Amino acid sequence: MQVISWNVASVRARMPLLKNLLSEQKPDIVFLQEVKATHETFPFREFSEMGYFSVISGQKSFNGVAILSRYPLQEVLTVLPGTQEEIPQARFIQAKNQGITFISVYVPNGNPPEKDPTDTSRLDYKLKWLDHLNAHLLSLLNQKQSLIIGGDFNVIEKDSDVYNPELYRSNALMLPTVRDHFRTLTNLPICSTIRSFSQEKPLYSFWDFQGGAWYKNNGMLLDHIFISNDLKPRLKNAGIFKEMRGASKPSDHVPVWCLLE
DNA sequence: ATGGTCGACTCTCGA
Repeated sequence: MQVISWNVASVRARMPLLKNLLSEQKPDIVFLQEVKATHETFPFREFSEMGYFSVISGQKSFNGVAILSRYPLQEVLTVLPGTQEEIPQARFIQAKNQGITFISVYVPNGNPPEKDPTDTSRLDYKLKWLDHLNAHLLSLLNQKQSLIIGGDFNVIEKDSDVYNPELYRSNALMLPTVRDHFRTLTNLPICSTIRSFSQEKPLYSFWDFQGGAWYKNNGMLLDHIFISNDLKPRLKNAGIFKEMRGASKPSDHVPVWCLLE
């Protein structure tokens, strides 16, 4: 079973590359983030014609996550438990197939708006959102659920995950409080698939559209696929499709993938 | 060409 996770930065803009990816890799499960589409505008039919069921948590213009699957999905959950009362931001979707719970997440970025660098409301929301995610994952794991979660976690976990850590010390991708929240997640009984297998050095999954970041290799590792420890014996390989950052009309993120037998 | 993003959507915002 191959699982891919990709922040596509608009599913409609990325359809040519997505179609290539699906036909070349034939993944079983695909987690998408930043689809920037609603049920009205999401390309359900194109994916269906390629053999995929789609479930989405959609939002106009921003955010939006989805799961594509070769097999029917059950027990779909489109809101992260605990965040129902927030201004709705489509950042979480969960569904089950064959005894495995699949989750696609787009963690809030957390940086303040350019207009008001003192505004911490987005950072507060990010920390609260991560608290809810950690609680939800802990609950699933306590119930002995097999789990595969992928997405854009918007956290630079280690200094070696960014081309120049000193530039990002006060950035919401790297603040100590944010790293603490992410450490709570990585300390769960789960395993990082790409860290276990990828030979890339440095291992990045994101290069900004701005400032020639790709050309200069000014990258970051923001995207991950984690599996619950009970699935570790089945994990055979994992990596990133780095070359897709150099394709025409790329996303600023590349797909990350793992292979389970 | 001496700079340099992109996408969605109303034009400015978010990343």
